[in-house]
Amino acid sequence: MNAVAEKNLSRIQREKRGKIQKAALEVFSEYGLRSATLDKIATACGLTKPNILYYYSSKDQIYFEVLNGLLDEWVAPLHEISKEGEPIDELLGYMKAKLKMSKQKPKESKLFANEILHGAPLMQNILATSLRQTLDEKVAVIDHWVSEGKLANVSGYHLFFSIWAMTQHYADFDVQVKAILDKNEDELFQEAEEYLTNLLLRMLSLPAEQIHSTKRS
Amino acid sequence: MNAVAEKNLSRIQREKRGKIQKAALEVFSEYGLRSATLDKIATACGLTKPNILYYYSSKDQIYFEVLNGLLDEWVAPLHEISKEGEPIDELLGYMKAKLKMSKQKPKESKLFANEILHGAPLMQNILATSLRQTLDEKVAVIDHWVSEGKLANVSGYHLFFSIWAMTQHYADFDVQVKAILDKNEDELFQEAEEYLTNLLLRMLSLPAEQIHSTKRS
DNA sequence: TAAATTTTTGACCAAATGGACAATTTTTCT
DNA sequence: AGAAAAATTGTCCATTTGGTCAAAAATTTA
Repeated sequence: MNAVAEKNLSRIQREKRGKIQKAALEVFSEYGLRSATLDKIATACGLTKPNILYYYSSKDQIYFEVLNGLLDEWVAPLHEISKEGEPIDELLGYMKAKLKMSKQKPKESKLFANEILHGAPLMQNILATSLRQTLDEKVAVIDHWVSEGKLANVSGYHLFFSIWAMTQHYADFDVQVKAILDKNEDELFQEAEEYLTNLLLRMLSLPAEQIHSTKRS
Repeated sequence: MNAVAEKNLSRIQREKRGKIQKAALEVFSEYGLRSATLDKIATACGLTKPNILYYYSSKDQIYFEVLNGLLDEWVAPLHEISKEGEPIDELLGYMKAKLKMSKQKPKESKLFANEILHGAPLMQNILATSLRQTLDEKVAVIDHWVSEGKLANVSGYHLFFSIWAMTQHYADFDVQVKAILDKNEDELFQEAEEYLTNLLLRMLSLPAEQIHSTKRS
């Protein structure tokens, strides 16, 4: 409904809506839906409150649009995992893509985290259908790799949970991380990538002698 | 300041304050500081709004007390890690303690997560001093174990980050986890424990010649 | 350029909410 | 029991805030 409608927008419409969404992301990710005010968003994008409401019918709608606009981007790296690729490389690549997002888009990450933390009232449906379906497919790929003896026997679901948790941690809980480590961001994410690479390698590699096993029930 | 003052409270004071804090935890963890209202807390504990304000001077103060009351409990498992113990057992035990808290105290976990997610305005100081100091000590222990050849060479800090992330994920993002997996909670946490045990064993074990007490499941 | 359309804004409103307070009730103390 | 202290509540208030609206300004169209 939006991708289509967006084509019909004037230059001004596109510009202003873009400004508003950008400012809204800032404000919502810092304050959450409820504590964010239209005035804060207005200030952040240099428009007046009624002007914002000329473009979006309500605060909730802005929030919804921002969240929705992020969703695809957020799930995208998952689609990149290729059945044809080298299993460990594919999964390392996925981890790195997610870690990169944490570094480059912490606000987006926090917005999602906050939404899910509070019960995902606007996304529960999508989580339980779209995301779940995509993940089921990728877990099937992992199961296949495992059964072919190309990967250590791990639960695909929990593997994804742990990759999400560990990579997003550096964005969502950056305050805590930075309170404990004084590193600058480049150093920090460099370390994190090395650590997580090592972790996944150890987690996913088969023991040397077990290179062709399919033993389990 | 509180442990002392609490001794002087009457029975009624203790009862009511307890009720209020319990209700406040419910409400704050679900809604966050700002969206939580005194009326919601009042309803949740069966008191009137002015009555609540007779016991606590403001909404912010209730929030502060609840958060503070949780802090010690939250850091406690860290103190249990003993330099004298078997390294891998100690760390597995820590992970299990944290996972248990996620299962049994998801509201508390979410309250913390929300606070840190939004910049930890009330805890930044404690994070950067108390928590950091405790963690520094435990990381020193890990470094020591590593140097003695009792543990694979990992970054203690990132190890703790990842244990926090992975265990708390099951509480903080339970909506997402449950949207993807239909398991009941017991099953889910059982699986998670097995998965994380395996992960840590692989992550922390030395390549081949080590002798450690692997008490799985 | 003049009319039509779109965009912008100041002023305003109603609901929600944190909190104050005096009056009343309940509990404790002598 | 009666006084004093503690606890409870109904009522009220000020501020915040999402949203409205009519008028004005800017832009587009003919």
